[in-house]
Amino acid sequence: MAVQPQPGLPAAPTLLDVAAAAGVSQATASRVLNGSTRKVAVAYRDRVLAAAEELGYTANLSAQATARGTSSVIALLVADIADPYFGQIASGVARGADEVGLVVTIAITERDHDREVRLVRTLRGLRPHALILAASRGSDPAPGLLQELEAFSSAGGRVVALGPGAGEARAVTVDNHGGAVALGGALAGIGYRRAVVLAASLGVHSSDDRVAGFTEGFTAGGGEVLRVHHAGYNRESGHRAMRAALAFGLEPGTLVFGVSDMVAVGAMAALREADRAVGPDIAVAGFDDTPTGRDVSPPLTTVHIPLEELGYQATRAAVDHDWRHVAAGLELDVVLRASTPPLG
Amino acid sequence: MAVQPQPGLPAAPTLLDVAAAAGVSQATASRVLNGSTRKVAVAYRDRVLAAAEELGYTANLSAQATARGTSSVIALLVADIADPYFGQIASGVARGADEVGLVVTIAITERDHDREVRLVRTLRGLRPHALILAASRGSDPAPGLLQELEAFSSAGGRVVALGPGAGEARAVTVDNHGGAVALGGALAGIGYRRAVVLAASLGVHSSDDRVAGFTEGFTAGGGEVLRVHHAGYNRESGHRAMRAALAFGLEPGTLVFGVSDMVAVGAMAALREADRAVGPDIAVAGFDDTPTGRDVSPPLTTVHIPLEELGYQATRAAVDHDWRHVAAGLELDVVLRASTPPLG
DNA sequence: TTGTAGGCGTTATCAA
DNA sequence: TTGATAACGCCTACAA
Repeated sequence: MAVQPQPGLPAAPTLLDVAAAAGVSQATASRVLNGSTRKVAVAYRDRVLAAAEELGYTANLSAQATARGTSSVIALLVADIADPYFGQIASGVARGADEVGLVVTIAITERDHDREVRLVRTLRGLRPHALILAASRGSDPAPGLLQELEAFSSAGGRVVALGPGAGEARAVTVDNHGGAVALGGALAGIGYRRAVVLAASLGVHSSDDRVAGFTEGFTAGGGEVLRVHHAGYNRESGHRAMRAALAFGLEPGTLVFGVSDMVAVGAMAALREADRAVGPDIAVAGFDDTPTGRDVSPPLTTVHIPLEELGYQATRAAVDHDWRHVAAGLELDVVLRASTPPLG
Repeated sequence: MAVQPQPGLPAAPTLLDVAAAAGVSQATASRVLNGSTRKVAVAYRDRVLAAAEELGYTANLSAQATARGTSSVIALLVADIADPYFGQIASGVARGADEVGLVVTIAITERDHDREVRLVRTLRGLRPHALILAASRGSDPAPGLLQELEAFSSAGGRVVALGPGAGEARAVTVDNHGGAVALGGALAGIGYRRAVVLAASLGVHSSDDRVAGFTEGFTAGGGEVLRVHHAGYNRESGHRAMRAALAFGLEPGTLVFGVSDMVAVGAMAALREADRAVGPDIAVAGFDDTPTGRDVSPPLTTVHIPLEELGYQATRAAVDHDWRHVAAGLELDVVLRASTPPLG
């Protein structure tokens, strides 16, 4: 379905309109309103400003973009904007963009690879300053996607990937492995000895890193990982994986580590349905530190990720000319809460 | 801080490039790649398509927009994209936009009125098809904002407001009053007789409607609203308002109605801190049906709003030529959960 | 059916 | 400092 253009409506005032109203040339008007270094007589300047104000003039960014050959948009690709995880990232991206006078155009991949390729194609049409990919949680990109990104970056566009970036991309990463090591160590430190892990699919880098890190930290502290169940990254996956884990039988005092807070929350729901008390009976820990984790009860032990900051750093990576990956401000912290009470 | 244009990089292939590569005129290339009704010989058509594919050509949307006088973007203004309430709306907007081949540009007001005006000004520059305002929850708009909107709509742009819209705006609304009446009635029906209301600021329409509706339904069912505390719409406000309410003393069996789930969740936290059991002692109900409400414990009684659908309807309102407000699909449902157990 | 040419709103070069 | 004027990439009568 196509969109109908508005027929017969008065158009927005153009630069020529304000120039005429101010009695100056278009070039002069351009200089005072948009041009960089001001070199216009004060008298003219004021007249132009007044005329613009009067007419409610706003520069046509599309025209500016074609004339300048460079646009003022940053394109952001996320899997699901309703998910607070991506919401916080988007929030940081928007803040960073606003700081440099850029506008954020967003697209939702719904975790569909074909769709993602199609969207990148569309967004390329905007000739954005940069393309920020927060679409996956670090699984390997589709092949078609790489072509699009290559085309984009070889035409002067910048690609920023959240997570391990491929090829030309600047990558803003988070130390999933390290955070998980710390979490595993902390939980072993308060007495846990047996753990079950609920992970996303194999091959999703961030999940793999978290599983490996947790295992490392937990076993180093004297614990043992009994099993790893693979399902997905969301609440429903956690619920499903937890049911599978319960089918094996779970001794009291066992720890369940979900690779994301949503997975952990889903696991908690499944535990309640099975009449297992979260905390005293079965302990649960997550990863991400989503707001929800704070409000479930018992409150969820997790690893804090500064997601908003992550998004902000992504736009820095997008606009800074000389950029180097910063780890500062992106440190992860273990947050121990009541879902993992210290064990005797 | 300004953004540096990329120096000396190869530019993206232009329509002229593919025309040359295909050995046809620019016009022909335009017709097969972008023009509406196809009237191009198959042989030429294929050659153009092949050339475009070969070069990785994507139409420059900015240039298209200036040439056509109409852009392919929809602008969305939200208060806070990290808030799942707005996240879900944005999700629906994105879905609707995608259906009609439009792209969504988003801006965050942070609930700051001056900022909001500034952002509308910037977004106007994109000459978007429509401007969707989901920034407030229906408080009265700033005066400067109305001017901007007026300028935009009189230049042929469409304004869509979520909540009561002012002036030219098409409004997509939700029956806050009716939903709250139903909630109040249902809770009175299961035995509650005394209630305290935690509201946003006076003058915020949606909050006022919910308070009025709840009071109506609750008293009609034989209940009584003891007090209304005004604070805000988020978790922290709910926490604060709840503390204030507790200071008055609260008898067991009292119901607390927060005008949003977040307010209710904040209230639950404050109650726990005061060692009051949520449910058996003090009952809590919210409004919105945020995912979080399902995962707190006890699960939160609330009124379900189809937020994603709301966003979708907003883009329908934005693009449909002949549009009438639809209430279908936007019905609110009372969801009774364990935070309000039936009373004796 | 195809190509030529003028125009969309801005910017930027170059005389004046 | 100001103002013509040629781009920018694309669309679209109009003519061939």
